[in-house]
Amino acid sequence: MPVTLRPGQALGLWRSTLLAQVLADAPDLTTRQMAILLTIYLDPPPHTIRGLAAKLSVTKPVITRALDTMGELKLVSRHRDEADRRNVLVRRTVEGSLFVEGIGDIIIAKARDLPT
Amino acid sequence: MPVTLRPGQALGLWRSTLLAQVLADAPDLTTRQMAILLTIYLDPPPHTIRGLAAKLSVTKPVITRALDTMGELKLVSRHRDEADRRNVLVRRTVEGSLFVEGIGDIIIAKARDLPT
DNA sequence: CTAGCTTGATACGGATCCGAAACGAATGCG
DNA sequence: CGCATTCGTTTCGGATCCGTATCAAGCTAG
Repeated sequence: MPVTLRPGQALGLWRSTLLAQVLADAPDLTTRQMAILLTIYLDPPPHTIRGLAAKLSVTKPVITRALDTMGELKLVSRHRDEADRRNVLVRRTVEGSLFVEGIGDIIIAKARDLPT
Repeated sequence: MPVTLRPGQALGLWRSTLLAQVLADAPDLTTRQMAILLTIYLDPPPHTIRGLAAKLSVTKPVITRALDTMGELKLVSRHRDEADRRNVLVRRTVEGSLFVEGIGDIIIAKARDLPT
């Protein structure tokens, strides 16, 4: 069952959710950082720096720096791949899960309140 | 008719739309800039710097600079209020309308393709 | 063992953004 | 007519982000 949206609804939903992020005291993530975070939490593991960079068509330093930032916020964690110690595996955290769930709740709430 | 989304659908939709923005050659607007732009295009005019700042709970320089950036991109335009020449009125442009419509189209398309 | 490749991290220069504060221009009240 | 107030802009110092280029560590084939 596809979800059908009309233009006004779609944009209103988008703005409401953006607005909730701007108003929140929560850390203000970049568009790219948010895309990276959601990829980590929605796509099946494992996640490597190179894989994420390819998936988002950005350079590796972008991923490294985004993980630095989000790691300090405890939204993700890094671990060496013991099988191939060149790789770094990105893992989810409890805090990150709650953060992502919170975003989902916002979208759902805004969608429910959409004007016809 | 409320739009009902389940958590996975909501986050998937959000990520797909973010991803489309990251991948697009289109100008990469900040979260705040995007919120400002959508407010201008979704809320009824007139829009003043002070009004936008209050609506988004940010400082006035943030609005001024965002309008500088988006003005260069021709997404919005500024005009003196002849009634009270202290005010600056922000107006929509043809290019901005097309840009915003494009975002709406992306959201609608992604919503239609949502997995069940 | 070594030469070559892969992976993620770092250095660098440039650009952008932020909030606080100070600023001119315009208004309106006494 | 002054003078305080309002409005948008600019300035300032500090922080962050970007892409390119470079780096060290680890793997692998010969």
